Amino acid sequence: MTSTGTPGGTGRAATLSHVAREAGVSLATASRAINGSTNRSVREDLRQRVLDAAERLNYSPNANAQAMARGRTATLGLIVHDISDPFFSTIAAGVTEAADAAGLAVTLANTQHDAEREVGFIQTLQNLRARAIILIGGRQDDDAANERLREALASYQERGGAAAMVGQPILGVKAVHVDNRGASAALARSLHGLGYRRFAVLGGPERHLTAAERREGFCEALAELGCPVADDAVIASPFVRDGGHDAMVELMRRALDVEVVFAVNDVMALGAMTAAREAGLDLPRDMAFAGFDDIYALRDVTPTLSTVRIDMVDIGRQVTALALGEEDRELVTASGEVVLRESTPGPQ
Amino acid sequence: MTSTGTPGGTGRAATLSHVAREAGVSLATASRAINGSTNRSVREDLRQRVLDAAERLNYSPNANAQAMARGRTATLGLIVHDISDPFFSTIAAGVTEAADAAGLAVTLANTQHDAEREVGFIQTLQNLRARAIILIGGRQDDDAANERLREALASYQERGGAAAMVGQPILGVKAVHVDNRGASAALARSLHGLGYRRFAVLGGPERHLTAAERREGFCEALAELGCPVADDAVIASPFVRDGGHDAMVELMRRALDVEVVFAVNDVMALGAMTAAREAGLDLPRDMAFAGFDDIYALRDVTPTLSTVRIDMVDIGRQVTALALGEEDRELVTASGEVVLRESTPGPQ
DNA sequence: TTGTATGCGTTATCAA
DNA sequence: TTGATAACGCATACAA
Repeated sequence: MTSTGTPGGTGRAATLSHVAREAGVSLATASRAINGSTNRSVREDLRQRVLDAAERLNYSPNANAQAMARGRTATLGLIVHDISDPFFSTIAAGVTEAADAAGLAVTLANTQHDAEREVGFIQTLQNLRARAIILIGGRQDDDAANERLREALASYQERGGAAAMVGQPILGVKAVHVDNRGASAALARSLHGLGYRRFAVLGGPERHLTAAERREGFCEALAELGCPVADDAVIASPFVRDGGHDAMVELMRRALDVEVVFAVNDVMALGAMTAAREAGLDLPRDMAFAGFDDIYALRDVTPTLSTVRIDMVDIGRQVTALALGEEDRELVTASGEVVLRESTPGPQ
Repeated sequence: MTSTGTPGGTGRAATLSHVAREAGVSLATASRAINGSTNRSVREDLRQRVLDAAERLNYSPNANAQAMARGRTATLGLIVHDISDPFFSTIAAGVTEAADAAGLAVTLANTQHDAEREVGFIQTLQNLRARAIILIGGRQDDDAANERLREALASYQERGGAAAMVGQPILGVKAVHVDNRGASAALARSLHGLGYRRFAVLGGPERHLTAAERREGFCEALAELGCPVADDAVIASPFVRDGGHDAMVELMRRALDVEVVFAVNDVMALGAMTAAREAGLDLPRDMAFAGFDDIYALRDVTPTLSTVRIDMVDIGRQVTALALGEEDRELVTASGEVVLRESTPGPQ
């Protein structure tokens, strides 16, 4: 049997028209047979003929054409600060899992911590007519930048796009917000309960909202316990591993009397521990450490790091559910669980 | 001034036709003005009128429509086994960086180590008419699975798609292949040079080609040095952190006389070190360890881990260059550099 | 340089 | 249940 509608063998893909011709049915019927989405309104034998023809011609539906005709895509946009950071890549795993279950392809945008690129990527995803956009990562206290983001997201949503984020709910979109303040306070109380009294905080960037929430939650709880953290025991630095390392170097330079260091995220804590070791400290004997997030890597460091555990994969799933409207809340608060490990054995 | 062609305010996006009407030019002129790609064949004042109109109407070009009309997309497909694994997420960072530079959006597919899903994602990316597909991750020695993959990729390439991969060049696409064998051999010689004589290998899955290359390169080099690794000192296990952990448990159960353990990747080595510690060993005194990849996390473990350093970000860039045809080689070999750290201080 | 008209591959509306 | 046919939004060959 010779294929009537086969396109030339040199790279031209078979279209639905070719399939229809090959199967001896109309374009409409072929479309219905292959899609069958709403109502199965095509006779079984015809459907089979179409499916066979499609198989023979190695037909691949053109998603762009479908997007045009249907008026919507099956694309989900995911914007992260740094995909190589375990915090983001773990959440991304949750997002891809949920997106997959929903039949959506994930378009990944890596901003490299550049807020302006976030806006640019929203534009790109708007152009792609992504069905939803998910934004991961704490916001900065920067009104101008936030306003631009807000506008971009508003414009996107006005055109029918859905959006959700992980972070502070200040951009006019649904959000999964980690209870940074409460969990950090709980961590502070736990450490205080262990007997620690002299604290330092590697507090991240001044204007980084997540860093601020963790810093403040921690310090306020200690203040309430009558054990305030001295101002010069709070060191600002970037929210990344090297930031933690460098902040620890600065802390040691100040030669304060400190028992335990809280870094506002795990990668910073790990960098800080390394800095402490480089300075000759013996951990956890000479200095206790705690972090936040509970990234996988913590399982294999020594001493194992006390931290606040958040379920990043699940946060990824949840923010996807929000974005896809499978969950109608506007704000989901993710709680953190204090996990005490070897790095905080209690004061010697 | 009232906008002539403005669509209703309720979510309907402005199209190029609206922009053209608003600017008082034809659709074609508007298209040329906004695109200006090939030849700048539109009068400056008109161009400005169009751009202003687009701005006013908050015009967002429909990438799907452009894809239809142009016959190509600006999408790059990226398929990884597990985006939350630092090896993959770091390479992904390189890919997104390069894709960004090339003006391409990255569609991320996370297979969760399921080979069948790789084939499925290739189909999806084919449907999306992705301009190129990048496949990251070592292959299995599984002819049936590889054949299905090969077919899927061949079909994709016949239709004009480009493809490249990181891993063994056995799928008929361009590849960046790490010199696992050579680098592992070099590592073996370095360790031997330190004086180690009693080796064990946490060798990953039997049929995992990358694992096999590293395992064999390591063992063969030692054999050549007259210091063969005993068969029962090579433990098979999954290529992930827990695999390394469990393999180490098994190794210790066998109670062999071992000085140094080579795990075929870093996350396995980290899991193995934790297992050794759980068993009460003091590292590196009681046991030396070495891994492969040099993931970022190694900087902050104790003892710091000896390994083979590969530049994963650059590998991501390179495989993207291959996929986009910016590099016309079929095969790029990425070399690894032996890095000796505290975990291999030499026999006591 | 500008405009007209056609086609890209689907879906969906409307008749039959 | 099936088949014509009109969108969908844009790029471009061709004509002016």
